Amino acid sequence: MARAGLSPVAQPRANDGKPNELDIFLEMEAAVEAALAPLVDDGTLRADALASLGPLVEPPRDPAHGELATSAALALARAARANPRELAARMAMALARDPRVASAEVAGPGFVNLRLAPAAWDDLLVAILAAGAAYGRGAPAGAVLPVNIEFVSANPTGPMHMGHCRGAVVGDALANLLAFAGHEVVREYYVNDAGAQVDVLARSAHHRYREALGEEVGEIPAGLYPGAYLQPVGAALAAEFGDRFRAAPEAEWLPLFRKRAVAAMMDLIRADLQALGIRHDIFSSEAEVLASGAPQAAEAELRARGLVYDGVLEPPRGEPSDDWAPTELPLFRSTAFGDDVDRPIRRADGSWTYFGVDLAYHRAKAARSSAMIDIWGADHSGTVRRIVGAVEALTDGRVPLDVKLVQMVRLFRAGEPVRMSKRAGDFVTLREVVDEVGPGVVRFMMLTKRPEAMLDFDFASVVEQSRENPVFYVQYAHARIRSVERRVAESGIVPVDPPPLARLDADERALVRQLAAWPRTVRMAADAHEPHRIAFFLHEVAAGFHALWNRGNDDPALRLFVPDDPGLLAARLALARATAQVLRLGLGILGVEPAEELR
RNA sequence: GCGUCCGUAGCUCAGCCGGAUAGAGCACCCGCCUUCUAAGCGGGAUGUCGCAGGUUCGAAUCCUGCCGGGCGCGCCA
Repeated sequence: MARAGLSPVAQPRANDGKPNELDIFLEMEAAVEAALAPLVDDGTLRADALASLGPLVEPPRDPAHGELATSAALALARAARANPRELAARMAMALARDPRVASAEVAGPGFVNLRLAPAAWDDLLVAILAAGAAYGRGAPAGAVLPVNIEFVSANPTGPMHMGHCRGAVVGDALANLLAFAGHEVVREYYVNDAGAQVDVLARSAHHRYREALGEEVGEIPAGLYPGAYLQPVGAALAAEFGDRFRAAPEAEWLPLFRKRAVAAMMDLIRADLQALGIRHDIFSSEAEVLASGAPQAAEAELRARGLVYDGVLEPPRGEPSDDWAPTELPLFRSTAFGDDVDRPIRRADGSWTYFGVDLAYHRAKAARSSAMIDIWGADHSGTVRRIVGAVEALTDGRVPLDVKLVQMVRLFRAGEPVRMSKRAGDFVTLREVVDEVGPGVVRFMMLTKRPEAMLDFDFASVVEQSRENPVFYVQYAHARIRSVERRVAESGIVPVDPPPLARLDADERALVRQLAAWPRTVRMAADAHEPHRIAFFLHEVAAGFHALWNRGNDDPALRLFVPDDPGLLAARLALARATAQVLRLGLGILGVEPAEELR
């Protein structure tokens, strides 16, 4: 998969060389594998059985089951033809010799429950603080091509509406997540500036152009975009060209107006994206792909390999239609990749289908990517097979394409469904919502649910209930920590350095263990391409912190800020700082500002 | 009809490359502010994990089939 030597030099990272010692789960997994190594050596266990195992070490749900647990003995018992408990006992003995391990107990049918020495957790906390913003960050993959993530790609026919919002946020957060996990990432936007809808846009702009020239144009004709956002475009065209194209035949102005209107719409869209904190690295033009001859090249390659052939499709299912006639077309053999039927890449008149161009576009992207991710709306689910198949064919499977389908956002306004139709001009723009509730709330809302499930978004209720939005809960935890840091600074007290972490109590150590799961969460979320897991993790960390905080309400001795005990203060401050660090990193991936203060 | 996604507490949802008594928020009940920011915390109550089979030592998680809902099923984009 990696194509060494083809890419720019990878950025060095702060934790270069030793990323794993900050990931206690990876560390303990290595220890588990080491404990199992004798079984591989004596032939009891096949190495591939061990390798095929999923996560070996997990945080147990029940604290009675230790701080870390592994079910490896259960999973491997069959392959090793061993009694799981006996296997677990051998593992436990080996693990107990690890200096970091305080206890390793066999439990239940064959779990091994681990507790680490308090000093091991203390060392980890020190390491977290030393790592700072690098904590949990993946080591760079080295000289490989970037992961390409294409998202938004809204048609350039108007400003962004809420239907685009979810894919935009999920794509951006996923890009942040992958970058944090150590990948080079390219954010790309595919501008559909070649289809019939941009001709409609050009005609709509021409209408506004005549309007700007003072012509009495009346109602916007059906079939044109009625949105007022085209008025400035018409005015700009009038200012630039005067009445030169007012009565000219369409052929004289259409390409020009199309180009100007698309450029104006992309400016609108870029501004909308910026309001959400989103910036793409590359904007690729469908028209340019078309003009470049890339589709012809892709067709030639696929024909040579027998994956494009001339054939006649079955008539469409259902109602017999008048305009259908059996025609021989160049077809991509998508049925070889699990599709229902083969798909035409050109029409009867020889022009390219959307798929024909998209295929060529993905071929070009694949040449500069180690992996590709497309974020699409769920209404495009029917086209996933063909494009995944095409990419597999064109890259011989070397460049994986993951098409993530983002389900619809159903918009409500005070319980009433809001219709969204560009044609009718009545849609809720992204900007309206962002301006009212803020980008952080919008982003967090979009990330607190799996993208493949539908999301109901009640405009009014989000505005009203924003105080109860989970984003505030996380930001509040961060703000509280900042507040204590300010207080310490103002007090002039110098916390003991190094902090005597041994003084942390059991409840405080529970939070350390939560923070220890951060690198694992990043790894797993990145591997699964699921940024929402970060949002849920942050909520858990915030909950852990708030619980500690409130102990101080009942008992002042349990407060973070204990001015008469600089040692204890230092230890608690260290924990709080590490917590704030993790919250900042997580919020950074989600693209949400970590509040310094919340009043 | 076919494909795809969803179906877990009253509501909104986590958990899903199998693991030890199923979790959170909201709503409901009971407590906690002469305040390290109560936008918080503690406690209580709430579930045939859509249904039925199967695989397994073990299934909310994997497989099959149903049921219910969303989206899609053109040489559109």
